[in-house]
Amino acid sequence: MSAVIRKLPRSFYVRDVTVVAQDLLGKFLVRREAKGEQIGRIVETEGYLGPHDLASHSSRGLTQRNAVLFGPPGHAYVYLIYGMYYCFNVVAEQEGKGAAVLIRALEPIKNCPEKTTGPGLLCRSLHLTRAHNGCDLRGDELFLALPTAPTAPFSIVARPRIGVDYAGPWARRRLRFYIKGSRYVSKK
DNA sequence: CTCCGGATTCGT
DNA sequence: CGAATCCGGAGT
Repeated sequence: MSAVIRKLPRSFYVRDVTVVAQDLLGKFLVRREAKGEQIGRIVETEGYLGPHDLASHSSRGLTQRNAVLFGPPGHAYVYLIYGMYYCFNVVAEQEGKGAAVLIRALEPIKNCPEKTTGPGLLCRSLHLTRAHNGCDLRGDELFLALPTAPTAPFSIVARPRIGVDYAGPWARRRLRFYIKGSRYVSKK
């Protein structure tokens, strides 16, 4: 009896981004290519609010680069960082808000031979590039889903976001969330 | 057009 | 702590 994959509905993303960021913990990220299927369990996220959040890419207003961030929820916002890594985000709240959740670490579930801890390595492992920017997360290539089997309950830890010290008071907001005790969380 | 620096990672 | 390595966004 094969487990049924239940993709997260569009409505999952249309909520306060801090709620979405926490609710994404424990969910499955599924990546399908011709070669096969990879699955990781989300263990660490960061919420990025609208343009008022000085740590968010949306804080500089709508540009060509961040256009997807201001688009409809449930889509992938992927960008190149430091010239060598990609970061994968999930657009949240209503279209136009400019809010998203950065997926920072996965627990390997299926076909994850590379490291999946840290946003850059996670993208490298799942072969996520800017080609996926704007990708609908309810499609078949890349999507989020409920776990296929019951999982143990977990506690959520809230901490300041990583690498945003330039954002003044926003850098101190505890918008980074991770599953307490997970060995796959970055920067413990 | 030029310049700066970043939601990172790894090695020193 | 600095290098790797690219390009978006701001400034001239």
